[in-house]
Amino acid sequence: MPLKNQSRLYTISDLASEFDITPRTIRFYESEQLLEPESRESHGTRHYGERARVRLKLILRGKRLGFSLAESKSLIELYNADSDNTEQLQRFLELITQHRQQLQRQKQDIAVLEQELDAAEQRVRQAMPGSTAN
Amino acid sequence: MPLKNQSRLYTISDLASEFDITPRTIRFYESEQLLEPESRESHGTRHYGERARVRLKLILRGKRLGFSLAESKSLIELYNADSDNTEQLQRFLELITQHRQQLQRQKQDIAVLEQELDAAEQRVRQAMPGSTAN
DNA sequence: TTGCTCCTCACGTCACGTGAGGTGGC
DNA sequence: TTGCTCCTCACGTCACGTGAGGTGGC
Repeated sequence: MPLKNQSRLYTISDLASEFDITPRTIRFYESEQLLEPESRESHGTRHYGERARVRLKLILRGKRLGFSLAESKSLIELYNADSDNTEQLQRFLELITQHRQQLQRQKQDIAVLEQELDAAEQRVRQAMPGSTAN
Repeated sequence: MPLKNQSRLYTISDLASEFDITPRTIRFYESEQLLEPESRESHGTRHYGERARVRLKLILRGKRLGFSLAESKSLIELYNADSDNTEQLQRFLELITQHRQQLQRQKQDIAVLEQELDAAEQRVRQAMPGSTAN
């Protein structure tokens, strides 16, 4: 049976390939105080634990949700701080609503573009000499 | 009855406010060869026509769909080229297929994001003190 | 020794934001 | 004259990309 607190360590490229980003991205997040290695080897090689891995996951999810790194940082700090700061949570809800509207617009854009692509393809096929209509 | 080719002119801030961007953004697109004013006043004030307005609309839609400005530019040029060049048309068809696949992936991404937003909102609402579970 | 991964600068890039300093028409 | 919008530089910002030059362990 696997232990619950196995807590294995990851190299920077372990995490990079797991989340499909570059090591540079992880180092950048570190320089922006969003992330820290559990420990360093003699020469400086970074070793990350489960805690850092989860933070990275949260950062990347924030990115997908359209948050800036600064926003993600304070959101994560909100998670970790067992604050009962209602004001902050309200702001979070507003941000979520905003980003949901963004997604709504994106879906409309995609629908429109797909129709245009259909029409364009038809036009092109008809314009093609020797075309047998697909 | 409104004329079909009314073709009114817009100032830079007309377009900016219509599409909720800044004049600086429009000037930047011009410097990147994506857009051009129909005419200039003596002092340099830009006047845009319907053609420029449509191009701006396409650029912004491309942005929302995740295209770079360079990509949007060549897409628009492809749309406008009424080339009877079979080779070009073939390339066009290939590009359409590519972008259709991209859109497919994007739609999946959006579906996932919406679920994450739902989950995030629920988590926050539950974390809110005095919450009545809405 | 070769090949691989790791490291730290540090400049480059993309898509604008943001003043600074100035002109033109109601 | 004041207020408004327009203009052109040009440096700043955000989130990294991309070498340059070097170290460390199998």
